[in-house]
Amino acid sequence: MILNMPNPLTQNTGFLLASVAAHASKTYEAALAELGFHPHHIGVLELVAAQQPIVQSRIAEQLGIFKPVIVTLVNELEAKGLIKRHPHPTDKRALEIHLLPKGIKTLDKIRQTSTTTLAQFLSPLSKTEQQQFHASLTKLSKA
Amino acid sequence: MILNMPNPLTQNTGFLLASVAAHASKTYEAALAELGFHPHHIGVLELVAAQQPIVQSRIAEQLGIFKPVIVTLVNELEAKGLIKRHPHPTDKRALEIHLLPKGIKTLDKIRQTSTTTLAQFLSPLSKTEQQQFHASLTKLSKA
DNA sequence: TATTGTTATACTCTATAACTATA
DNA sequence: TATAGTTATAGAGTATAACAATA
Repeated sequence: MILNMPNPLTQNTGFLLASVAAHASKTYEAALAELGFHPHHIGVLELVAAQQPIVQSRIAEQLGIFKPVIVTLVNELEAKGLIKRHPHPTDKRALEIHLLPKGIKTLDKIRQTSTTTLAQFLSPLSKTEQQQFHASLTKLSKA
Repeated sequence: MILNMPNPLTQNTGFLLASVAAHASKTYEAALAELGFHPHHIGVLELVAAQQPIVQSRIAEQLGIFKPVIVTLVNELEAKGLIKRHPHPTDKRALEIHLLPKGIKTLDKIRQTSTTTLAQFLSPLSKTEQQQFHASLTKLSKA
């Protein structure tokens, strides 16, 4: 998976981290693509599931994705019958996003796929190593 | 550093891995940018240092970067006086890339910066944890 | 016919601007 | 004046095509 790079570089922790993460992302994206989704879709779906009803602007804010992208993502998810736009009860500018039953079911399937893909990816590590790896990532993410 | 995502997602190892790697890359790129370089430049410099003289096509192959990009990168590195194109002794189509003294000096400085940046990034982990983290990444990269 | 370096072109992603209708 | 959603536009990064010189 790693390119034919000069040895000092391939042994660098930063380079390894980037390589491993890139490969993990690619694997995850490939698994999602088979279900017809892009990682962005999952971000939106998870956020709607956690905070519904939620207006589009909040989605853009919390995912760090730009508003025009959200419009497209919501269009696509709505076209698939997973979510639905509703007029906001008090603010006539805003649209509330609701998760539909089919969206709940789909999200469940996506989560199963994610879990399976991740387990496979981490399988070279023992259970203990996986826990240590997760703990280290958590520490690094909080720095 | 992590966005305000639904909790189940932020605790996912894959999501953590992507977040941590993205942050590490950003930090590294910022440090490089202060020296006036892009990560691609370093890839080329390291490769030239390890295998000089080397023709451009080999660089493209080994870095997994497309030829037109290599042309630009080599132009820039040559303009800075770090490397130099020479005619290939036998193949009149090809150009050999040589590392100049200034390139050696610059590469040394870049490596120091990388080392410092990485050490800082890994500082939330103990020496033992850093070794385990590196070992886990190595195992995952070989899968 | 294939390959080297190069230029030109296309495509995707990401980011910004601008518009309308509200607030 | 500011904000929500949308459409349109611009830019960076990446990938492909095509070309002249040479193998």
